[in-house]
Amino acid sequence: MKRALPRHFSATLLQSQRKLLPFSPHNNGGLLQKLPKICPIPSFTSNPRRVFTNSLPPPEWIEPFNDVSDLLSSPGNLNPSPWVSQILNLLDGSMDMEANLDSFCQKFLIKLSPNFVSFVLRINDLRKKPDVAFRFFAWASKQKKYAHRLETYVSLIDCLSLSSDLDRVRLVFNDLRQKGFLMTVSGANSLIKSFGGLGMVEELLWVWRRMKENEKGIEIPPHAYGLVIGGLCKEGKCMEGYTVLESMIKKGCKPNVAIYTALIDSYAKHSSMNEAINLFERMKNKGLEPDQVTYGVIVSGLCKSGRLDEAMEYFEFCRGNGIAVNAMFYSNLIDGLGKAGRVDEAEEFFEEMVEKGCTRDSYCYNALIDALAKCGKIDEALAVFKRMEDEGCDQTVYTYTIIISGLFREHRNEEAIKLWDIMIDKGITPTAASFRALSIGLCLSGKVSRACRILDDLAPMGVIPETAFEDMINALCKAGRIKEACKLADGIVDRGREIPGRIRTLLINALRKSGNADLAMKLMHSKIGIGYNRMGSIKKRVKFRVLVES
DNA sequence: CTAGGGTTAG
Repeated sequence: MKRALPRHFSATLLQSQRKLLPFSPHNNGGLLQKLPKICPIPSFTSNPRRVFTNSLPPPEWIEPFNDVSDLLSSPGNLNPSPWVSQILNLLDGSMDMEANLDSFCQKFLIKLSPNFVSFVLRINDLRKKPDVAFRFFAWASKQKKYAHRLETYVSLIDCLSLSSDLDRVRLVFNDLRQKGFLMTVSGANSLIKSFGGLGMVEELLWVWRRMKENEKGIEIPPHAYGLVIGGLCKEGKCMEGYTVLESMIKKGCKPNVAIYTALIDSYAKHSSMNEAINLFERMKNKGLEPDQVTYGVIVSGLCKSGRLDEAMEYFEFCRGNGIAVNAMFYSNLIDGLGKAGRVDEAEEFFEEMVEKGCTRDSYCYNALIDALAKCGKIDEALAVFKRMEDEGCDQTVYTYTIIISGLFREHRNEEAIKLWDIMIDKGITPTAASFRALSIGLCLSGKVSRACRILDDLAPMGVIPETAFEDMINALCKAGRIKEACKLADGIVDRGREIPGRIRTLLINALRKSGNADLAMKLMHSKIGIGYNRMGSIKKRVKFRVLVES
């Protein structure tokens, strides 16, 4: 019987000591307990001769299988090395698990190779204990000169995914991603299975892309196709998604309604409405029945591309053919009609939906309020806003944003500001877009500093509109109020901040357009708003005001 | 439980 004997023993031990063999983890009573006495654990020294004479040989990496010759003589019938069961016994999840592993390895002068670690992680007993697996993985990486390989990561992720330990999977995956391993087919297949099962699309797509860079022939389980296609569709990569659809069909994997719907929606959202309809027809030709959601994305896409009459045809088709229409259908139609200036029809749908037994949600109210506000019917918009409250539908930050913009458009500034305050009082968290509506309105009504003060109040609420100054300066420039725009830019300088290049460009263009080409040139070639000294601390900066005051 | 769909403005 073959023994899992570290090679260096035969090379370095005295003949007499070797006679004490057989030696194995199963029989460790004889020689090994004496070893420390014969050769004490060496202290490190820079003198190679000392190492040679006084120390034990370096620990040997052990592999999960005894010998390569096993593999040659009886492939498929490999016996794991006895070390495997020894290590497995130590993986008990106890407090001193790591310490026990350390002393065991020290005692037997072994180190566990990445292959070994990976093999152990694949053993069923351990796969049921993700905590222990994770600790073992972390412990292994602390061995001297040890480096995890792709396979160890893959095995651990497989183990963690079985118990849906999402946080740890992410942690381990982030680590893996930084390593830059070359992806293997087996690694990719395992990872895709893990991520597919957990619905981790980003991670799955990463593996898939990594794989495409190298080889082909990767086995994607059917569910993972859906995740990959869905992930690509969400990123707006419908063409790539379509390619995956074709490859899944080629592999004999049948796409379902959900996969087609995701693709149709993605095409519809990226101004390829005709492609979306083509795919919709192809899906029907294959015998798949589009459902509520499929029709929903078709109607929504048609509405967004202004093809309202077609949208209404599909809508009527649904109603006549037992496909339930929901509030989403209505909100899309109301929004589309409103944006096309067909407000009366939008109102009809709004009234009709409740009669047909469909409850209005905030999207429906918001769409109609927006339609009314945009065509100057701000009072009617306010009436619907009030109705929304009366009818028990919660107003959202979108509702307020629409109303605030509408009020400013009609120069009803005080009412707009009042609504902002009501929104805050109601505990509705503002968004960057809602602040944009407010700040632009304030700037154009000459209340730039008030906008800045409100902006300062947002930070403690965790709302940081990144383009706030840019939006405000842009609004002022567009209104031809360059002096005020410059003053606002100086406000940023006063706060000790650098003026972003985008804002400089904005002001340069505004100056050019307003016939101040010379000032535009001056700004372009100056360091107005910029200025750090060599140590990176703030230098006195030139203010924008000098441009318009000179 | 059951892969897929939603709003502000530019």
